Amino acid sequence: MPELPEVETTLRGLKPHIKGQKIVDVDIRNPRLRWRIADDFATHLTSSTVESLERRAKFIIIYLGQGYWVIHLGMSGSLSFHDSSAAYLKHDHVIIHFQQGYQLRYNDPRRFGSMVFVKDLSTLPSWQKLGPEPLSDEFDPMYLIKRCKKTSKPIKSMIMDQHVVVGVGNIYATEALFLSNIHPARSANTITHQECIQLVKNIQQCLHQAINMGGTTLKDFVNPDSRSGYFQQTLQVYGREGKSCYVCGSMIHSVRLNQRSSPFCENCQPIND
DNA sequence: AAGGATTCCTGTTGGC
DNA sequence: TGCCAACAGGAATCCT
Repeated sequence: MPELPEVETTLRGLKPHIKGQKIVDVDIRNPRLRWRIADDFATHLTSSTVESLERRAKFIIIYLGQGYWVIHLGMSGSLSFHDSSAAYLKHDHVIIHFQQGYQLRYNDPRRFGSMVFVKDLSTLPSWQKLGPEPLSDEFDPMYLIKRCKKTSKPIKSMIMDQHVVVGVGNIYATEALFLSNIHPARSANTITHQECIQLVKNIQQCLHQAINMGGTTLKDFVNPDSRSGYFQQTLQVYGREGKSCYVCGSMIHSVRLNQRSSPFCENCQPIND
């Protein structure tokens, strides 16, 4: 499921192919994504040229001169290039035709993703409230501990909260907490300064490493050139409930926090400390 | 105000 | 073997 590294990987795969390219047509085969694609979406994109691309949080932002094409991959969204003669796959919902003849297709089985055109990014809901980028200098131990002191919410909920820090989803939150020897359910206000230093370092390390490995492919994540990621090979605890810890051999358990599975090693990540 | 539950969706998996 | 329930999860929105 796309988190920051998968979105970054998608962006990097997209950029060399579509930067400077002109969109000549847009087919919306199914507008019912997380939010219904607006009726004038295709009109705004058609005849536009891609001027630049960037990532903010888990959004891909494509600047078209007169506004922004914003894509969120949700849980199962992916973008890929195809020849116009290639048969459509199930769940190919949006087709962008470029002047040079190829198509960019948005495929999303669960339809948790979204796609909008906005003239001004600040009109996106919650855009203004997004927390700092995890790989920026703004996200440092002092910042995190300040946010943690104010709440007894589980630390895992904190680092997955986009208002606290963006881009960290279930996989990377789980892995970073394991590497930091912090139980996912620990109250944020019990996290020490030393632990915060470790946690920030490990979040950044996980994200950097995953980007370098092309993301995590659990089921079907592929970059726009159809290449899988391989960070899943380095996962320490995510998806390993009932198996033994690579570090100490103890059983990996799991708790549910905010309706998501939160695996941890009871020996490496004790709740009381 | 803060925080927990609900909601959207389909493919996969486990139990009987 | 087939059927159905449970599960996976990002994040807005609706409660309390």
